Amino acid sequence: MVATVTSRAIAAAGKGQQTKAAIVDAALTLASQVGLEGLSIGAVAELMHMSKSGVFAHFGSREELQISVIKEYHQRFEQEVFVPALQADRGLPRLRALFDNWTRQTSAEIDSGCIYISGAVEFDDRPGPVREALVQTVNTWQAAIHKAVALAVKAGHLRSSTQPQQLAFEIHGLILALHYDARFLRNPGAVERARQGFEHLMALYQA
Amino acid sequence: MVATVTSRAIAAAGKGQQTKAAIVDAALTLASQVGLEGLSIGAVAELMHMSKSGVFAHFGSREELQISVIKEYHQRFEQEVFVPALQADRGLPRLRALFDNWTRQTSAEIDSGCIYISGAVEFDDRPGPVREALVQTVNTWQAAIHKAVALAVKAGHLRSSTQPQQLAFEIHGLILALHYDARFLRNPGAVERARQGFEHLMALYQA
DNA sequence: TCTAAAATAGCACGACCGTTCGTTTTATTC
DNA sequence: GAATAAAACGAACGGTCGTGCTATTTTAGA
Repeated sequence: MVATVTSRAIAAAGKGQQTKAAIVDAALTLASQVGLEGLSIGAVAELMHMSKSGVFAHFGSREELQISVIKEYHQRFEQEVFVPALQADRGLPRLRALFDNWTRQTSAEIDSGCIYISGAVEFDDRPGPVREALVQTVNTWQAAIHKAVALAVKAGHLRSSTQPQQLAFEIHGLILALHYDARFLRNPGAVERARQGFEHLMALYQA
Repeated sequence: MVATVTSRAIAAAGKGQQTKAAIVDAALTLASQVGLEGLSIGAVAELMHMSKSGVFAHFGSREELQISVIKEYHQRFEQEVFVPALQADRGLPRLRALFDNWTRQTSAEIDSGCIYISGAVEFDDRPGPVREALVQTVNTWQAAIHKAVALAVKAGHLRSSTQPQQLAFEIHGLILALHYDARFLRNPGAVERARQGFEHLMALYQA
Protein backbone atom coordinates (compact mmCIF):
# COMPACT_ATOMS: atom_id res chain seq x y z
CA MET A 1 0.00 0.00 0.00
CA VAL A 2 1.29 3.43 -0.90
CA ALA A 3 1.31 5.64 2.14
CA THR A 4 -0.60 8.82 1.53
CA VAL A 5 1.08 11.16 3.95
CA THR A 6 -1.90 12.90 5.38
CA SER A 7 -0.74 13.26 8.95
CA ARG A 8 2.30 14.71 10.65
CA ALA A 9 5.57 12.99 11.30
CA ILE A 10 5.41 9.21 11.22
CA ALA A 11 2.86 8.53 8.58
CA ALA A 12 2.85 5.34 6.55
CA ALA A 13 1.50 3.66 9.66
CA GLY A 14 -1.74 1.97 10.52
CA LYS A 15 -4.41 3.87 12.31
CA GLY A 16 -3.13 2.48 15.56
CA GLN A 17 0.26 4.17 15.37
CA GLN A 18 -1.48 7.31 14.24
CA THR A 19 -3.74 7.66 17.25
CA LYS A 20 -0.95 6.48 19.50
CA ALA A 21 1.11 9.43 18.34
CA ALA A 22 -1.86 11.69 18.95
CA ILE A 23 -2.24 10.29 22.45
CA VAL A 24 1.42 10.89 23.22
CA ASP A 25 1.02 14.42 21.93
CA ALA A 26 -1.93 15.05 24.22
CA ALA A 27 -0.19 13.35 27.12
CA LEU A 28 2.85 15.56 26.64
CA THR A 29 0.68 18.65 26.69
CA LEU A 30 -0.90 17.45 29.89
CA ALA A 31 2.31 16.32 31.55
CA SER A 32 3.86 19.70 30.82
CA GLN A 33 1.21 21.24 33.01
CA VAL A 34 0.73 18.73 35.81
CA GLY A 35 3.98 16.79 35.65
CA LEU A 36 4.67 13.19 34.77
CA GLU A 37 3.34 12.03 38.11
CA GLY A 38 0.19 14.07 37.77
CA LEU A 39 -0.43 12.56 34.38
CA SER A 40 -3.46 10.29 34.51
CA ILE A 41 -4.81 8.01 31.83
CA GLY A 42 -8.32 9.23 32.49
CA ALA A 43 -7.38 12.84 31.83
CA VAL A 44 -5.61 11.90 28.63
CA ALA A 45 -8.63 9.89 27.54
CA GLU A 46 -10.93 12.81 28.15
CA LEU A 47 -8.68 15.11 26.16
CA MET A 48 -8.64 12.58 23.35
CA HIS A 49 -12.38 11.92 23.49
CA MET A 50 -11.58 8.30 24.07
CA SER A 51 -12.25 5.75 26.75
CA LYS A 52 -9.69 5.06 29.44
CA SER A 53 -9.21 1.50 28.30
CA GLY A 54 -8.82 2.64 24.71
CA VAL A 55 -5.91 4.83 25.69
CA PHE A 56 -4.48 2.25 28.05
CA ALA A 57 -4.37 -0.47 25.40
CA HIS A 58 -1.79 1.44 23.41
CA PHE A 59 0.78 1.37 26.20
CA GLY A 60 -0.02 -1.48 28.54
CA SER A 61 0.87 0.53 31.59
CA ARG A 62 1.03 4.06 32.85
CA GLU A 63 4.79 3.87 33.13
CA GLU A 64 5.07 3.04 29.46
CA LEU A 65 2.96 6.07 28.66
CA GLN A 66 5.21 8.24 30.81
CA ILE A 67 8.28 6.90 29.07
CA SER A 68 6.71 7.58 25.70
CA VAL A 69 6.09 11.15 26.78
CA ILE A 70 9.71 11.53 27.86
CA LYS A 71 10.98 10.23 24.55
CA GLU A 72 8.66 12.52 22.64
CA TYR A 73 9.79 15.50 24.69
CA HIS A 74 13.41 14.56 24.12
CA GLN A 75 12.86 14.45 20.38
CA ARG A 76 11.16 17.84 20.29
CA PHE A 77 13.74 19.38 22.57
CA GLU A 78 16.49 18.16 20.30
CA GLN A 79 14.67 19.51 17.27
CA GLU A 80 13.98 22.90 18.82
CA VAL A 81 17.19 23.55 20.72
CA PHE A 82 20.00 21.37 19.44
CA VAL A 83 19.50 20.93 15.71
CA PRO A 84 19.13 24.63 14.81
CA ALA A 85 22.31 25.43 16.73
CA LEU A 86 24.30 23.21 14.37
CA GLN A 87 23.96 25.87 11.72
CA ALA A 88 26.14 28.19 13.77
CA ASP A 89 29.91 27.90 13.45
CA ARG A 90 31.65 25.47 15.76
CA GLY A 91 32.95 26.99 18.95
CA LEU A 92 31.61 30.02 20.71
CA PRO A 93 28.98 30.92 18.11
CA ARG A 94 27.42 27.49 18.41
CA LEU A 95 27.55 27.57 22.20
CA ARG A 96 25.82 30.94 22.09
CA ALA A 97 23.18 29.57 19.74
CA LEU A 98 22.62 26.63 22.07
CA PHE A 99 22.09 28.89 25.03
CA ASP A 100 19.83 31.23 23.07
CA ASN A 101 17.66 28.40 21.84
CA TRP A 102 17.57 26.87 25.29
CA THR A 103 16.53 30.17 26.81
CA ARG A 104 13.89 30.65 24.16
CA GLN A 105 12.56 27.16 24.75
CA THR A 106 12.42 27.74 28.50
CA SER A 107 10.67 31.06 28.00
CA ALA A 108 8.10 29.43 25.76
CA GLU A 109 7.56 26.85 28.47
CA ILE A 110 6.71 29.36 31.15
CA ASP A 111 3.05 28.51 30.70
CA SER A 112 3.56 24.81 30.28
CA GLY A 113 6.62 23.70 32.21
CA CYS A 114 9.75 21.76 31.36
CA ILE A 115 9.63 18.01 31.86
CA TYR A 116 13.37 17.75 32.43
CA ILE A 117 12.94 20.00 35.44
CA SER A 118 9.63 18.82 36.86
CA GLY A 119 10.60 15.23 36.17
CA ALA A 120 13.87 15.66 38.03
CA VAL A 121 11.98 16.72 41.14
CA GLU A 122 9.36 14.02 40.84
CA PHE A 123 11.74 11.14 40.21
CA ASP A 124 14.84 12.09 42.16
CA ASP A 125 13.93 9.50 44.76
CA ARG A 126 11.66 7.16 42.84
CA PRO A 127 13.54 4.30 41.23
CA GLY A 128 12.20 2.55 38.19
CA PRO A 129 12.19 2.63 34.42
CA VAL A 130 10.68 6.11 34.22
CA ARG A 131 13.48 7.62 36.23
CA GLU A 132 16.02 5.72 34.17
CA ALA A 133 14.58 7.02 30.92
CA LEU A 134 14.62 10.54 32.29
CA VAL A 135 18.19 10.36 33.55
CA GLN A 136 19.42 8.88 30.31
CA THR A 137 17.73 11.58 28.28
CA VAL A 138 19.04 14.40 30.43
CA ASN A 139 22.54 12.95 30.36
CA THR A 140 22.43 12.90 26.58
CA TRP A 141 21.55 16.56 26.52
CA GLN A 142 24.20 17.53 29.06
CA ALA A 143 26.82 15.60 27.11
CA ALA A 144 25.93 17.71 24.09
CA ILE A 145 26.64 20.86 26.08
CA HIS A 146 29.94 19.53 27.36
CA LYS A 147 30.93 18.80 23.80
CA ALA A 148 29.94 22.25 22.62
CA VAL A 149 32.01 23.84 25.36
CA ALA A 150 34.96 21.58 24.61
CA LEU A 151 34.78 22.57 20.96
CA ALA A 152 34.80 26.23 21.91
CA VAL A 153 37.93 25.61 23.95
CA LYS A 154 39.59 23.68 21.16
CA ALA A 155 38.74 26.48 18.74
CA GLY A 156 40.54 28.89 21.02
CA HIS A 157 37.37 30.87 21.78
CA LEU A 158 37.49 30.00 25.44
CA ARG A 159 40.37 29.74 27.88
CA SER A 160 42.33 26.50 27.60
CA SER A 161 41.93 26.10 31.35
CA THR A 162 38.14 25.89 30.98
CA GLN A 163 36.57 22.82 32.52
CA PRO A 164 33.60 21.88 30.31
CA GLN A 165 31.76 20.30 33.23
CA GLN A 166 32.11 23.44 35.28
CA LEU A 167 30.88 25.85 32.63
CA ALA A 168 28.04 23.51 31.69
CA PHE A 169 27.07 23.40 35.36
CA GLU A 170 26.95 27.18 35.58
CA ILE A 171 24.95 27.50 32.37
CA HIS A 172 22.50 24.90 33.59
CA GLY A 173 22.11 26.91 36.77
CA LEU A 174 21.09 29.96 34.79
CA ILE A 175 18.40 27.99 32.97
CA LEU A 176 17.11 26.51 36.21
CA ALA A 177 16.97 29.92 37.86
CA LEU A 178 15.18 31.28 34.83
CA HIS A 179 12.59 28.54 35.04
CA TYR A 180 12.17 29.06 38.77
CA ASP A 181 11.83 32.81 38.68
CA ALA A 182 9.69 33.00 35.58
CA ARG A 183 7.36 30.08 36.06
CA PHE A 184 7.00 29.85 39.80
CA LEU A 185 7.70 33.30 41.17
CA ARG A 186 6.46 35.07 38.03
CA ASN A 187 9.21 37.63 38.33
CA PRO A 188 9.47 39.71 35.18
CA GLY A 189 12.92 40.21 33.76
CA ALA A 190 14.11 36.71 34.49
CA VAL A 191 14.96 36.10 30.85
CA GLU A 192 17.11 39.20 30.76
CA ARG A 193 18.91 38.12 33.91
CA ALA A 194 19.64 34.71 32.44
CA ARG A 195 21.06 36.36 29.32
CA GLN A 196 23.21 38.68 31.34
CA GLY A 197 24.38 35.78 33.44
CA PHE A 198 25.55 34.07 30.28
CA GLU A 199 27.46 37.19 29.22
CA HIS A 200 29.11 37.22 32.63
CA LEU A 201 30.23 33.65 32.14
CA MET A 202 31.58 34.43 28.69
CA ALA A 203 33.52 37.37 30.03
CA LEU A 204 34.96 35.07 32.64
CA TYR A 205 35.89 32.20 30.37
CA GLN A 206 36.77 33.99 27.18
CA ALA A 207 40.38 33.86 26.07
CA MET B 1 0.38 26.48 85.25
CA VAL B 2 4.12 26.65 85.16
CA ALA B 3 5.42 25.29 81.92
CA THR B 4 7.91 22.54 82.48
CA VAL B 5 9.82 22.60 79.26
CA THR B 6 10.08 18.93 78.60
CA SER B 7 9.66 18.94 74.85
CA ARG B 8 11.33 20.76 72.04
CA ALA B 9 10.49 24.22 70.84
CA ILE B 10 7.03 25.39 71.75
CA ALA B 11 6.38 23.86 75.09
CA ALA B 12 4.06 25.46 77.60
CA ALA B 13 1.26 23.98 75.57
CA GLY B 14 -1.38 21.39 76.14
CA LYS B 15 -0.91 17.92 74.81
CA GLY B 16 -2.75 18.92 71.68
CA GLN B 17 -0.19 21.48 70.56
CA GLN B 18 2.50 19.04 71.48
CA THR B 19 1.34 16.22 69.24
CA LYS B 20 0.44 18.73 66.57
CA ALA B 21 4.06 19.83 66.50
CA ALA B 22 5.12 16.20 66.32
CA ILE B 23 2.76 15.64 63.41
CA VAL B 24 4.16 18.62 61.53
CA ASP B 25 7.63 17.29 62.17
CA ALA B 26 6.73 13.90 60.73
CA ALA B 27 4.88 15.51 57.84
CA LEU B 28 7.92 17.61 57.00
CA THR B 29 10.11 14.53 56.97
CA LEU B 30 7.67 12.85 54.64
CA ALA B 31 7.11 15.86 52.40
CA SER B 32 10.86 16.24 52.00
CA GLN B 33 10.91 12.84 50.39
CA VAL B 34 7.71 12.72 48.36
CA GLY B 35 6.92 16.40 47.97
CA LEU B 36 4.05 18.47 49.30
CA GLU B 37 1.70 16.99 46.75
CA GLY B 38 2.74 13.46 47.55
CA LEU B 39 2.11 14.12 51.21
CA SER B 40 -0.88 12.10 52.39
CA ILE B 41 -2.63 12.18 55.72
CA GLY B 42 -2.72 8.41 55.87
CA ALA B 43 1.04 8.13 55.53
CA VAL B 44 1.57 10.74 58.23
CA ALA B 45 -0.86 8.90 60.50
CA GLU B 46 0.98 5.65 60.02
CA LEU B 47 4.29 7.31 60.80
CA MET B 48 2.72 8.79 63.93
CA HIS B 49 1.00 5.57 64.99
CA MET B 50 -2.27 7.44 64.89
CA SER B 51 -5.51 7.18 63.00
CA LYS B 52 -6.11 9.24 59.90
CA SER B 53 -8.93 11.14 61.51
CA GLY B 54 -6.80 11.81 64.56
CA VAL B 55 -4.21 13.52 62.43
CA PHE B 56 -6.81 15.21 60.30
CA ALA B 57 -8.55 16.81 63.25
CA HIS B 58 -5.51 18.92 64.04
CA PHE B 59 -5.60 20.73 60.72
CA GLY B 60 -9.08 20.49 59.27
CA SER B 61 -7.78 20.03 55.78
CA ARG B 62 -4.84 18.69 53.87
CA GLU B 63 -4.01 22.16 52.59
CA GLU B 64 -3.68 23.43 56.14
CA LEU B 65 -1.28 20.60 56.89
CA GLN B 66 0.76 21.47 53.83
CA ILE B 67 0.90 25.10 54.86
CA SER B 68 2.00 24.12 58.35
CA VAL B 69 4.79 22.09 56.80
CA ILE B 70 5.88 25.04 54.70
CA LYS B 71 5.98 27.32 57.72
CA GLU B 72 7.94 24.78 59.72
CA TYR B 73 10.43 24.35 56.90
CA HIS B 74 10.78 28.10 56.61
CA GLN B 75 11.55 28.37 60.27
CA ARG B 76 14.18 25.67 60.19
CA PHE B 77 15.73 27.01 57.02
CA GLU B 78 16.03 30.41 58.63
CA GLN B 79 17.59 28.87 61.70
CA GLU B 80 20.05 26.73 59.77
CA VAL B 81 21.06 29.08 56.99
CA PHE B 82 20.24 32.66 57.82
CA VAL B 83 20.74 33.10 61.55
CA PRO B 84 24.27 31.63 61.78
CA ALA B 85 25.38 33.88 58.93
CA LEU B 86 24.58 36.92 61.02
CA GLN B 87 27.66 36.21 63.08
CA ALA B 88 29.85 37.00 60.11
CA ASP B 89 30.77 40.60 59.41
CA ARG B 90 28.44 42.60 57.22
CA GLY B 91 29.34 42.61 53.57
CA LEU B 92 31.21 39.96 51.69
CA PRO B 93 31.98 37.74 54.70
CA ARG B 94 28.32 37.47 55.51
CA LEU B 95 27.38 36.83 51.91
CA ARG B 96 29.97 34.08 51.82
CA ALA B 97 28.59 32.60 55.03
CA LEU B 98 25.11 32.68 53.59
CA PHE B 99 26.20 30.81 50.50
CA ASP B 100 28.22 28.32 52.51
CA ASN B 101 25.32 27.57 54.83
CA TRP B 102 22.96 27.34 51.91
CA THR B 103 25.24 24.93 50.13
CA ARG B 104 25.66 22.87 53.25
CA GLN B 105 21.92 22.76 53.76
CA THR B 106 21.36 21.69 50.15
CA SER B 107 24.02 19.02 50.47
CA ALA B 108 22.40 17.69 53.60
CA GLU B 109 19.12 17.58 51.72
CA ILE B 110 20.44 15.38 48.95
CA ASP B 111 18.73 12.42 50.55
CA SER B 112 15.60 14.27 51.56
CA GLY B 113 14.95 17.09 49.11
CA CYS B 114 14.31 20.80 49.39
CA ILE B 115 10.71 21.90 49.69
CA TYR B 116 11.40 25.29 48.17
CA ILE B 117 12.51 23.53 45.02
CA SER B 118 10.08 20.63 44.84
CA GLY B 119 7.25 22.91 45.92
CA ALA B 120 8.08 25.38 43.17
CA VAL B 121 7.65 22.68 40.56
CA GLU B 122 4.49 21.27 42.09
CA PHE B 123 2.73 24.58 42.59
CA ASP B 124 3.95 26.70 39.71
CA ASP B 125 0.61 26.25 38.03
CA ARG B 126 -1.66 25.37 40.92
CA PRO B 127 -3.29 28.41 42.46
CA GLY B 128 -4.45 28.41 46.03
CA PRO B 129 -3.33 29.12 49.59
CA VAL B 130 -0.52 26.56 49.52
CA ARG B 131 1.10 28.19 46.53
CA GLU B 132 0.68 31.60 48.13
CA ALA B 133 2.35 30.47 51.34
CA LEU B 134 5.20 29.00 49.37
CA VAL B 135 5.72 32.08 47.22
CA GLN B 136 5.63 34.36 50.19
CA THR B 137 8.17 32.28 52.07
CA VAL B 138 10.54 32.06 49.12
CA ASN B 139 10.26 35.78 48.49
CA THR B 140 11.22 36.46 52.08
CA TRP B 141 14.35 34.38 51.66
CA GLN B 142 15.29 35.95 48.36
CA ALA B 143 14.85 39.40 49.83
CA ALA B 144 17.35 38.46 52.49
CA ILE B 145 19.89 37.59 49.82
CA HIS B 146 19.27 40.84 47.97
CA LYS B 147 19.88 42.68 51.17
CA ALA B 148 23.08 40.80 51.89
CA VAL B 149 24.36 41.60 48.42
CA ALA B 150 23.38 45.23 48.73
CA LEU B 151 25.24 45.43 52.04
CA ALA B 152 28.35 43.99 50.42
CA VAL B 153 28.12 46.66 47.76
CA LYS B 154 27.62 49.41 50.28
CA ALA B 155 30.61 48.15 52.25
CA GLY B 156 32.73 48.46 49.14
CA HIS B 157 33.38 44.74 48.91
CA LEU B 158 31.60 44.42 45.59
CA ARG B 159 31.53 46.68 42.56
CA SER B 160 29.21 49.64 42.92
CA SER B 161 27.68 48.69 39.57
CA THR B 162 26.50 45.38 41.03
CA GLN B 163 22.81 44.72 40.63
CA PRO B 164 21.69 42.77 43.70
CA GLN B 165 18.89 41.07 41.79
CA GLN B 166 21.32 39.87 39.16
CA LEU B 167 23.89 38.42 41.50
CA ALA B 168 21.17 36.84 43.63
CA PHE B 169 19.78 35.26 40.49
CA GLU B 170 23.13 33.79 39.57
CA ILE B 171 23.73 32.47 43.08
CA HIS B 172 20.30 30.92 43.13
CA GLY B 173 21.13 29.21 39.84
CA LEU B 174 24.18 27.60 41.40
CA ILE B 175 22.09 26.18 44.23
CA LEU B 176 19.46 24.88 41.85
CA ALA B 177 22.08 23.24 39.65
CA LEU B 178 23.65 21.72 42.74
CA HIS B 179 20.33 20.28 43.81
CA TYR B 180 19.64 18.98 40.31
CA ASP B 181 23.01 17.36 39.75
CA ALA B 182 23.41 15.94 43.22
CA ARG B 183 19.92 14.73 44.00
CA PHE B 184 18.57 13.76 40.61
CA LEU B 185 21.57 12.92 38.46
CA ARG B 186 23.69 11.77 41.40
CA ASN B 187 26.75 13.32 39.86
CA PRO B 188 29.60 13.45 42.33
CA GLY B 189 31.46 16.71 42.61
CA ALA B 190 28.40 18.89 42.29
CA VAL B 191 29.11 20.60 45.59
CA GLU B 192 32.60 21.50 44.46
CA ARG B 193 31.25 22.90 41.21
CA ALA B 194 28.78 25.06 43.07
CA ARG B 195 31.54 26.40 45.28
CA GLN B 196 33.75 27.13 42.33
CA GLY B 197 30.84 28.83 40.60
CA PHE B 198 30.51 31.11 43.58
CA GLU B 199 34.20 31.98 43.42
CA HIS B 200 33.77 32.82 39.76
CA LEU B 201 30.97 35.19 40.61
CA MET B 202 33.01 36.83 43.33
CA ALA B 203 35.92 37.30 40.95
CA LEU B 204 33.52 38.92 38.54
CA TYR B 205 31.79 41.23 40.98
CA GLN B 206 34.58 42.01 43.38
CA ALA B 207 35.82 45.61 43.46
C1' DT C 1 -12.89 12.57 92.47
C1' DC C 2 -15.99 14.39 89.38
C1' DT C 3 -16.86 16.80 85.16
C1' DA C 4 -16.49 19.41 81.00
C1' DA C 5 -13.58 19.72 77.23
C1' DA C 6 -10.21 18.23 74.26
C1' DA C 7 -8.10 14.59 71.69
C1' DT C 8 -8.30 10.45 69.24
C1' DA C 9 -10.41 6.42 67.13
C1' DG C 10 -13.54 4.04 64.02
C1' DC C 11 -16.27 3.86 60.18
C1' DA C 12 -18.31 5.18 55.90
C1' DC C 13 -18.81 8.16 51.88
C1' DG C 14 -17.70 9.59 47.24
C1' DA C 15 -14.13 10.44 43.99
C1' DC C 16 -10.42 9.06 41.32
C1' DC C 17 -6.82 5.94 40.19
C1' DG C 18 -4.57 1.95 37.13
C1' DT C 19 -5.79 -2.24 35.40
C1' DT C 20 -8.50 -6.33 33.55
C1' DC C 21 -11.79 -8.52 30.60
C1' DG C 22 -15.39 -9.42 27.41
C1' DT C 23 -17.79 -7.15 23.81
C1' DT C 24 -18.51 -4.20 20.01
C1' DT C 25 -17.15 -1.29 16.53
C1' DT C 26 -14.00 -0.08 12.92
C1' DA C 27 -10.50 -0.96 9.53
C1' DT C 28 -8.04 -4.00 6.45
C1' DT C 29 -7.58 -7.84 3.22
C1' DC C 30 -9.18 -11.13 0.16
C1' DG D 1 -19.30 -8.00 0.17
C1' DA D 2 -17.42 -11.56 3.45
C1' DA D 3 -13.77 -12.83 6.52
C1' DT D 4 -10.35 -11.46 9.54
C1' DA D 5 -7.65 -8.56 12.39
C1' DA D 6 -7.07 -4.32 14.87
C1' DA D 7 -8.88 -0.83 17.72
C1' DA D 8 -11.91 1.17 20.91
C1' DC D 9 -15.44 0.74 24.29
C1' DG D 10 -17.87 -0.06 28.82
C1' DA D 11 -18.27 -1.99 33.04
C1' DA D 12 -16.14 -3.61 36.98
C1' DC D 13 -12.48 -4.52 40.59
C1' DG D 14 -9.36 -3.39 44.22
C1' DG D 15 -7.00 0.33 45.95
C1' DT D 16 -5.97 5.00 47.98
C1' DC D 17 -7.28 9.41 48.81
C1' DG D 18 -9.49 13.51 51.66
C1' DT D 19 -13.22 14.31 54.44
C1' DG D 20 -17.41 14.09 57.63
C1' DC D 21 -19.82 12.04 61.49
C1' DT D 22 -20.21 9.74 65.77
C1' DA D 23 -18.39 7.34 69.60
C1' DT D 24 -14.81 6.64 72.90
C1' DT D 25 -10.86 7.70 75.42
C1' DT D 26 -7.80 10.88 77.53
C1' DT D 27 -6.67 15.08 79.59
C1' DA D 28 -7.10 19.28 82.51
C1' DG D 29 -9.25 22.08 86.05
C1' DA D 30 -12.30 22.64 90.30
